[in-house]
Amino acid sequence: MPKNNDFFEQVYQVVRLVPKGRVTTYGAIGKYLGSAKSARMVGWAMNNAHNQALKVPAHRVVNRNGILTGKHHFSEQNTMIELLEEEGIIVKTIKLLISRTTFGIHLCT
DNA sequence: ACTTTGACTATAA
DNA sequence: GTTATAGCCAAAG
Repeated sequence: MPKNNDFFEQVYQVVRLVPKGRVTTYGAIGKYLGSAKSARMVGWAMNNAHNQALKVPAHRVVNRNGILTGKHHFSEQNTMIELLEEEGIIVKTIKLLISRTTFGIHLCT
């Protein structure tokens, strides 16, 4: 019987909450979950996200600089950039979004 | 048990 | 503006 409150599950849940057209950062997620979490933990959890059956919009999760650090972890056919552009987001816009809100995910909810 | 590594971030030079 | 360093916490070797 697996636990419901796994750290991974929490991270995935938060990422799924991110609305279309909006992005968040690893640090924001970590802070949202609690002080015990750090940005590295979020990224580490995302590494397992690919194993999750539930769809996780990892392409909406970027680093603090607005760079898609996990693009190499995505399928070569659909890169994060393409997915984001498909939603009307450009990398520059991502930077603006992050600049405007210190913790994007907080303002999202 | 110790060392290395990682989809990060903040601060300093 | 970039590059360097430290802090972060957990998994894997």
